[in-house]
Amino acid sequence: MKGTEALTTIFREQGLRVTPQRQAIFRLLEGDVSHPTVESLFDRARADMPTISLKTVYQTVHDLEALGEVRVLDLGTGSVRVDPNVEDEHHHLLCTTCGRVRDLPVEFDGLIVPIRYRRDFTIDDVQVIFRGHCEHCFDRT
Amino acid sequence: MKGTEALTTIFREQGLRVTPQRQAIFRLLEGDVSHPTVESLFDRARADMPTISLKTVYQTVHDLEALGEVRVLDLGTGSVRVDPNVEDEHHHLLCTTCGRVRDLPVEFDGLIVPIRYRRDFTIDDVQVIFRGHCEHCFDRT
DNA sequence: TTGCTTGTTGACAACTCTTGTTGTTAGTAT
DNA sequence: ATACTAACAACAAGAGTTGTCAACAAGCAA
Repeated sequence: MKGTEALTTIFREQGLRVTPQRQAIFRLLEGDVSHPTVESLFDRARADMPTISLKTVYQTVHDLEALGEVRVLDLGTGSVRVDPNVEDEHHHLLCTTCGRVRDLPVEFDGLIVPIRYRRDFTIDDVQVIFRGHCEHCFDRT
Repeated sequence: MKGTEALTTIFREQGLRVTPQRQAIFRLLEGDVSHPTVESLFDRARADMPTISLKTVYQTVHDLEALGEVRVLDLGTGSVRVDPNVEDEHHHLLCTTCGRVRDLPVEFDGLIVPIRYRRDFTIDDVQVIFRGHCEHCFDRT
């Protein structure tokens, strides 16, 4: 995801307005590697801006997604997660106990679908989710 | 997934009762490769059994899952899908237009996480979702 | 077969996450 | 500064799934 200033320019170019609410969300997401849910973004945004609504956070996240600045992930945890890292291709490691998500660089070249299975299917995207337990949750199981 | 008779035995062994509703669901799932949603199972079950409730279908699916007889998939389509194929390891090809899901045999050996990323993480499961468009939906785009 | 015990059912409400609606506020270009 | 209109907050509603509970029936024993 680009920086707050760059996003401001991009939003204006697209005819989208840059409001304090949106800037707050830009700032929260910048450099965030925790893959936050919309709800948790909302909670953090509310600390500074008590009247911000959940809907606004969803809206802004979707706008960022439409601009390709974030990726919205559904890892099967019940709620959607925001991943501001769109620069590096990566997969995800999900702790099924605490819900923490970690990025996983793509270092393997095995994800190729044999041509006979692709013959009548156009593949746009691959999502790989590793599920397990992180150090913290493994200890206390 | 095992056959209806075998499931009847297994359920009884577990102290679970085998009702006409459950047997109907066993029969619907046997050999089904369409990865149906619970809702669609419900609709089909209702054809023969008009009073069956959605809750009963969910319940039975979860019981089957607990016994390892089906897998419950969340492919990000909004609703959960039931996969009775637990015998062969496979990934999934999802058409993001019509929602059809196809099994994909695992023929590649690339899904190994480098040890430095596994050091403090225990991996239980890998889910790979290929998204794209099936023949039918590609033509009409 | 009969009756008892207990898991299951079906109807309904509640829940979580996300999106639609609406009048009002405020960002942006001129 | 002004007008245009997107975005806002508040609220309600939608979809999918799960909880509650009284009535029921499967399974077991005699």
